[in-house]
Amino acid sequence: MRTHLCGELREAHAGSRVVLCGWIARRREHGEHLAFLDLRDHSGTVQAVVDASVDARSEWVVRIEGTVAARPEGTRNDQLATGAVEIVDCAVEVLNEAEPPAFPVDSRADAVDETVRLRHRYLDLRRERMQRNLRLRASVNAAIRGAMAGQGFVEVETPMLMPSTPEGAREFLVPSRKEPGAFYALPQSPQLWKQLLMVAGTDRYYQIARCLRDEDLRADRQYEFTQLDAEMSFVDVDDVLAAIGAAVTAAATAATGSAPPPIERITWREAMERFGSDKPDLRFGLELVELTGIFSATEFKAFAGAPSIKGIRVPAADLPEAASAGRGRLDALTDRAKQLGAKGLVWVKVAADGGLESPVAKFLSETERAALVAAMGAVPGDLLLVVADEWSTTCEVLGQLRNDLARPPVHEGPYRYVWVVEFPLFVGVNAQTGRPQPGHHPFCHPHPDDIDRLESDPMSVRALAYDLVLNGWELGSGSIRIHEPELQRRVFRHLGIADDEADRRFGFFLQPFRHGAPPHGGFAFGIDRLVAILAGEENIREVIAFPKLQSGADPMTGAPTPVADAQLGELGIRTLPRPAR
RNA sequence: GGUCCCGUGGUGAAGUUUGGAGUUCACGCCGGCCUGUCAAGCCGGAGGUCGCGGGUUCAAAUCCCGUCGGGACCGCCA
Repeated sequence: MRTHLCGELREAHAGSRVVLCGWIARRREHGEHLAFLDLRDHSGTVQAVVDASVDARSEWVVRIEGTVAARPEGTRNDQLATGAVEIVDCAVEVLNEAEPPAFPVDSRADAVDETVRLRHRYLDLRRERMQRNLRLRASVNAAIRGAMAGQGFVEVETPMLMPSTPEGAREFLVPSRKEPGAFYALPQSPQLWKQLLMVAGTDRYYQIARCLRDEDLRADRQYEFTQLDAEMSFVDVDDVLAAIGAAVTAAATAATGSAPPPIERITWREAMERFGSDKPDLRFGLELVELTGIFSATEFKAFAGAPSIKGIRVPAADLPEAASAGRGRLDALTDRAKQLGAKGLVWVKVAADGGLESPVAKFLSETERAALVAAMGAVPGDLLLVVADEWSTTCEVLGQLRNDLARPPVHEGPYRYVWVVEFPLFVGVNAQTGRPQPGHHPFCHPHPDDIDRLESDPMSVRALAYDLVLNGWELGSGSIRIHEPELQRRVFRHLGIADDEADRRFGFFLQPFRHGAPPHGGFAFGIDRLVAILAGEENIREVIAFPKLQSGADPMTGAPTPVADAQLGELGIRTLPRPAR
């Protein structure tokens, strides 16, 4: 039907007779016998010169047979890849007419309300930016498949219909027709299946897997998302990180044309200490500075006896606006710190003469003030923010303030991939049971050096668990799993789950482990997030062909929709009236 | 469940603070003119429940209350 793509024509094609197909991107008329048509397909646009009597309007689908000609001197368009040529002597066949589009099918649609874009997603996706994103995503997927297959991973498809499990994210339920009142759940992740595949001797499994979680949507979260899911037998942490790192590197290389630097590695503890976050953004400074020792004997009540005191320096040189914040802005920062859980926020400004300006300056000794300035490396004009609280609160609050004050958009600057390793096995305490809560999931292997402290000092036990972080976005996480039934029982007991309860809740999962489970571990990372960052997008909806709005609705199809009572009846379901508000 | 921002012809915006006739700008659409444009240019035209409902007022896009929709974030996402 066609001989060439619009975007590929160059001066070297001059003289060739070509047949092109595409959409009319633009029409410019110049009198009775001259009009220019910009013909667009996924590869780009090219200009065709036709008689003005040709009726072909915006977004009509046409097939044009014509001759490629070098443009007359002075009419070339350097802005356009095909700007040196045009198609002349054209026969235009209208394959389909089109209603005028709801919005311009070009970059101006970037500013259009997203509901409108999604209602006409087929037009939105026709745009260069969206076609580029779709194709980037396809090349990332292809690179991942190549890298995984090349390392001996076997691609296995796992069920979408599975039993509901109470742990973790809220599930989407699918009613059973054959057993009214019973339900399948859609997978939050293929976690269960991939571990069973290890027991089954698959050795290395991977899947580009759809996962579904019925949790509130965000810029980086959709109900449905896609993960590279992988699991390996007879491996340690380094083996897993190397295998997944190779896939990420291959994907990034395919997307950007050049290999990213080696993925860095940092312990969870260090990430918290230095960046106040378990997903540290390494692209900028403002690292947390340890100050607890400086104020060990302070008279200042807010600092005295605080388990952890840390600060960040907002340098006037890099962030003049933030560093010179007025009283209103500083009050807002203090409110923010309180909202994040801190008891308060101490701000200190370094004056031009080196003196300290702060509501609490008078409570600090001369020694303390000098030590503070020295520790922070502060110079005149800088703003210092100090938090005194429990260690985790101090770190988290300052980490958030650090991001608030200085974090660039996620796609800006260099790509800083980092493994965050040695996550704690337990995080906090369950308010109801008083028992520790698993940081990752209860099947996560404790660090071998720490296992003997499982009962005596559980909160200090590290896990063989790790996250992959890119520019402050958590891409994914994984762990070495517990394959020893006895150790699993120990962990469950510590979580307050008795043996019989564990069998009841996780039996279908634990029983196979009595049949020879190999040591194994794995990882899963979000392809939507990776592609978004590589595409320079702030929002994963831009790299998903047909995403949902924040409400979970799809304005194009109208989903979710009510269904006929008969359809519900077949499933044994009756709906309740919507609760009054 | 919560906080903040937004809603004005098909699209994007201004107008809202300080109430005074659906007013304005750009794009698009329809028609006319135009032989080298390129997000062409010129002329004319059509196109509106100012998200919706209520209230205050002589008068509401504008003020008040409610509600719906969209977005960012918190909670949530083992």
